[in-house]
Amino acid sequence: MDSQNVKDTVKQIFTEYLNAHGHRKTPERYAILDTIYSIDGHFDIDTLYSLMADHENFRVSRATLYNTIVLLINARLVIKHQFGNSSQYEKCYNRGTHHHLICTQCGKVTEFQNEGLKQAIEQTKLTRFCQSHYSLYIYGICAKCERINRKKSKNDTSVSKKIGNIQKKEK
Amino acid sequence: MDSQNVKDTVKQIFTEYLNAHGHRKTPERYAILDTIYSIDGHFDIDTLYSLMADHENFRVSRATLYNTIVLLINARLVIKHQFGNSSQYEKCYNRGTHHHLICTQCGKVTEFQNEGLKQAIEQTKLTRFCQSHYSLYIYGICAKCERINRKKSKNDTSVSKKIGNIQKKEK
DNA sequence: GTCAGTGCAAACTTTTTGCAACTAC
DNA sequence: GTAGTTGCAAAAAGTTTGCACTGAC
Repeated sequence: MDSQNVKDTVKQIFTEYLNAHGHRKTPERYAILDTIYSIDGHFDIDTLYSLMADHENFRVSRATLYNTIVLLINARLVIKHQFGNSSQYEKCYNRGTHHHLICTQCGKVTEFQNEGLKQAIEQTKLTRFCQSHYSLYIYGICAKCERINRKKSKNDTSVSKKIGNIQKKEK
Repeated sequence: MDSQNVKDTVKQIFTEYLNAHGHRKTPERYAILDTIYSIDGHFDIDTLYSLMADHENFRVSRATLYNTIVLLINARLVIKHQFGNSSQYEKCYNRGTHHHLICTQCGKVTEFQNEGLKQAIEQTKLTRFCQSHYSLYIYGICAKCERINRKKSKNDTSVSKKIGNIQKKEK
């Protein structure tokens, strides 16, 4: 399924969702959906806000973004993650379930697929709980930081300051 | 291992960590560690703050709590979760790895153990990434909310308001 | 025409930071 | 004595809310 096809499909799903719940079909809502389905990987509200202002030339307020994203989550078109300081979101229609590797040093998030793992989790028998979806976050050190650390431990005293606050989001 | 024994052990681990990293061994830090290891399950900074003030009769500032908890995370004595609005923490020394069920309706978090799942995740081969720990969050509807929903759909119009904002933290 | 939805700004919550005072070493 | 820690208050960052205006129905 190509990108435009996906966009059309999710638009249709969203329309059905809005109808079913008696919500209005506003241009803002469709513009937000469209922008989100143009983004690869994760994004936060701030990124989405800038993207819409800059590229789509369609300004919506943050309040509307927060409102709309709740609808999209309920319509199963977006999922929410919470790593780092702010909530992260990603489109989820027609995307293989994937897992997340999070570097505890630089904060970088990588995705990986593993069908066996996916099945093991989804087929776990749970009592008194009706599973809808899941998130798996694996924490550790990414290859890049590993390399930095090796270099650091070689000539210890000098470099220690450099790797300080990479994890902080640069503004 | 009984509770006091665990507390002694983690205290020792923490001492070694502080020594190894040239940090001071302040009474605040040990009081925080002790309080955390008296808590079963998850807690947030605010809860910890109140607990220390009320029960331990040892007042520390929130800033110190935030500072200290970073040390405890690095010392592998505490892990951090991010469900809901604020960060949640839990002790992790001598605790079986467990997974989390999160009700998307009421926000309740339940833990469950599953050795097979644990092994499957820990033994996943990862390229260019050195795994240290992981979090698995399974989202869905808990038995209680399931029941509420069934009742709700029976006599639909009347009950809909009641289940509104349970997810909000009551203040 | 009506009321859900939007934009804006203010409020609120959680976390971080700067600085003076304190204390472990 | 000195430098790492603490407490406090202010600031920052993310999210929610109240209200007047707009536009989907």
